[in-house]
Amino acid sequence: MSRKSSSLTIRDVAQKAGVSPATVSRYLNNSAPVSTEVAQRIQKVMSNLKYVPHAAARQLATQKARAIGVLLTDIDSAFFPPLISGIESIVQQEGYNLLVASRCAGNEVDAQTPIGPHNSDGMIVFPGSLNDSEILKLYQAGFPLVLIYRTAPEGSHIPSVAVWNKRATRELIDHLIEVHHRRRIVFVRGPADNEDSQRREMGYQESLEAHDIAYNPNLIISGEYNRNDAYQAMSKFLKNEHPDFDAVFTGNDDSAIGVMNALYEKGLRIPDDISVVGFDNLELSAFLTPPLTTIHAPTECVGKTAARYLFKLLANQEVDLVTLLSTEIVIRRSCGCSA
Amino acid sequence: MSRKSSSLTIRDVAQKAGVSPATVSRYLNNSAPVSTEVAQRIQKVMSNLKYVPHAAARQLATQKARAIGVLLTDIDSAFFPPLISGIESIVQQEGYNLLVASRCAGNEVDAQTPIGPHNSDGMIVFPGSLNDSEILKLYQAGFPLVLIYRTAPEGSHIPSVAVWNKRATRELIDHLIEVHHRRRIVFVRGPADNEDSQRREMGYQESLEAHDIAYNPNLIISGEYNRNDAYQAMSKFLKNEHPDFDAVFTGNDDSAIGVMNALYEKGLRIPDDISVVGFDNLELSAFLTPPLTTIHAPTECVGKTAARYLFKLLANQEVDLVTLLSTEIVIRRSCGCSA
DNA sequence: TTGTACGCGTTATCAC
DNA sequence: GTGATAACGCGTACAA
Repeated sequence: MSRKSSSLTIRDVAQKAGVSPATVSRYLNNSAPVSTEVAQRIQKVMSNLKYVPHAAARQLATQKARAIGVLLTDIDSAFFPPLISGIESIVQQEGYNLLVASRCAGNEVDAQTPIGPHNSDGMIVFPGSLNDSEILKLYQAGFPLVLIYRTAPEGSHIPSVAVWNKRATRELIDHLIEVHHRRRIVFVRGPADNEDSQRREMGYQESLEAHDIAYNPNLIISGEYNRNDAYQAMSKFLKNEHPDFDAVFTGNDDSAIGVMNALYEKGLRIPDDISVVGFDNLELSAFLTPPLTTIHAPTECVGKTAARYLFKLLANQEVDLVTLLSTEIVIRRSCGCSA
Repeated sequence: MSRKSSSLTIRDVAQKAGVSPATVSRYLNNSAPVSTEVAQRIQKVMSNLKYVPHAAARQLATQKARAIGVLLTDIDSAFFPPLISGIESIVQQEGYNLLVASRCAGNEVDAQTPIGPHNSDGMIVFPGSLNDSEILKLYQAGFPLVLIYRTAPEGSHIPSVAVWNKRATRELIDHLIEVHHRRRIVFVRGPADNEDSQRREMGYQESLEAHDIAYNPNLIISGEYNRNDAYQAMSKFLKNEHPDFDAVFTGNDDSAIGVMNALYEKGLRIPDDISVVGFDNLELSAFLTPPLTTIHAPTECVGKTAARYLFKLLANQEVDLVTLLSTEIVIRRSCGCSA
C-alpha cells in the first residue's frame, strides 16, 4: 500500500543510530537496560532529528492514552479557572495530556460522551455533565473516574472529592442571625439535584432551628448557581407582594452577583437594608460592591486532589472514597460587618 | 502474543452484523455507499453494543488526531473562561477533542511542547506560551497554527486573531482628559513583549500628544497583566516621593483590581481622587467597587474565530491572515462618571 | 545487551 | 456493494 508519511518514526532513529527499533524503544521507555554507548548514540540522533514518539501509535501498542479528561457543564464561569488550573498542574507533572469538554447530562439519550475510554485513561466528572446511569456504565466498564462536588451513585465505589458544606454554612447563618440580627433570610438554591446546594440548605435550616426561627418556604428561591438565573429569581421575588426579608444567602458567589444587582436596581442597600452572603470565595468576591462575606472553598485544591486520585487509580493504588476539603468563613462587608 | 483486550472493536461489530470490518468502517465514515439493509443491521448492532471507535487506532490509520489544542500561559485567570468556552463550542461542533495545556516560553531550551503534531492536528497559541522560534519550527513543519493576541513572526504566514487596541484606548484616554480633566495619567503596562500592551500604550501616547500633554516616563509602571504584580507595582509607585497623578489606565482589567486595591489601602478614593480605567471588560468588571470603566473586548468571539480559522486551515481553506475584532468603550463609575 | 516478528484497531486499496 | 489484506508507528515476547 505504501502510504506516504512525512513524519519520522522510531525506525528512522534506529537506522541512523545503527540499532534496532526495539533498542530505541527500550531507551525511550527505560523498559530494559541499554549500553551507555548505544544510549548516547540514540540520544544524539533523537535530538538531532527532534524525534517525538507518535502518541496514537504508542496508545495503540500500550493501550494507554496518556491523557485524562475533565467533563464540565458550562466552562464560562469564574468557578473553573482555579479548578482546571489545579487539575492541569498535576496532569502536566505526570506527563499526561488534558482533555476538556463540556456537556449537559440528559440532552440526548445515549449520546456518546466526548471523553471516555476511546480517547483517555480516566476522567474527572463535574455534577450535571453525566447522569448516574452514565457514570455507572463507565464505572462498570472499568473506566477510572473521580467525581467532584458529588457523591458516587448507589452500588459504585467511585472516589469523590468535594468540600464541607454544612458546617461553614451553619456558622455563616449563625453569624447573620447572632451578630447582625437578621431573621428573615432568603436562600437562593442551586440546581435541584445539586448536592452542594442540598447540604448548604441543610446548614441554613439547622441554623434557623437553633435560633427558633421558623423555616419559611417562601424565602427559598432558585438561582441555578449562575448570576443570570439568580438575578431573574431575585427580581421576581422582589415583585412579590411586599417581600419581607432582611438577608440573602446565595448558594454560591456567582449567584450573589446576580442577587446584588437585582437588589441594587430595586434601590435596596447592601448591607444596610439587606445582608448578602455567598459561598465559594471566588477571586473576584473580595472586589464586589460591597466586598462579599462568603465561605472560602479550596477549589484549586479540589482540582489537584481529584487529579492525584485519578492517577492513583491509574496506578492501581488505594484511594479514599470520600474526601471533603475544609471550608471557612470569610467575613467582609456585605453581611454588615465593617471589616 | 494474544493480549486480552476488554474493549470491543470494529471486528466485533462486523461479526455480529454478519459483514466485514471494512463495511462497518464504510458505514461509519460514509466513505462508500452501503446497502440500506446492511446499514440498518450495522446501526442496530452498534447501538446495542455501544460501540465507539478507538481514537488512537483511527488516528494511526488516518494520520489525523481529531483533536486540537490550546496553549496558554496561566489558566487561573478570569480572562480565560470565555476564551476557552468559545473555542470549545466550535471544537465540539466539529466533533473534535480539545486539549488544554499551559506553558511559559523559554523555560527550557528545546523543551517539547505539550501540544504538537504528536497529539493533535493543530493548535491555538496564546502569547508567552511559545516563542517565535518555536512557532516558526512548528509552522515550517506544516503544523496548523492560529495565533491569538499576537501577530505572526517574520517570514511566516500564520493567521492571527486579536482585537483593536489603539483606537478604543485613544478614545478612553480622551474621555479621561476631556470629560474628567485628568492630565497626569499613569499607565500600567503588561509584559514588555506583549503586543496588546504595546498598542494600548500607543493609544495612550497619541491621546496625550493630541492634548499637548508631555509624555512622562515616570508615570509608566509594569503590572505584568495580573492583579498581584499590578498591586505590587502600584504600591511601590505610591511609595515614591509624593507621586503626582490623577488617573490610572491599567493595561487590562485584572491589573485594575490590583491597582484599585493598592489605591484603597493608601486611602485614595476612586474616582474622587483618582480615576481608574481598564481594558477587557471581564464579566466581573461591572461588579467592582466602583464599577470599572473599561473597554469591551469580545474574548469569547476571539476564541470562536480562532477555532473556526483553525478548522479552515485543516480543510485547506483560505483564511484571513490578520483579524482584529472591534472593541468599544464601556463607561461606568471608576472614571468619574455617575452612570 | 540486542534484533526479529507480531499485534494493537482502524482505514484504504484492490479485487470481486 | 462487499470482502480480504496491507499499512499506520510503536511496544514487547521471544530468540539470539
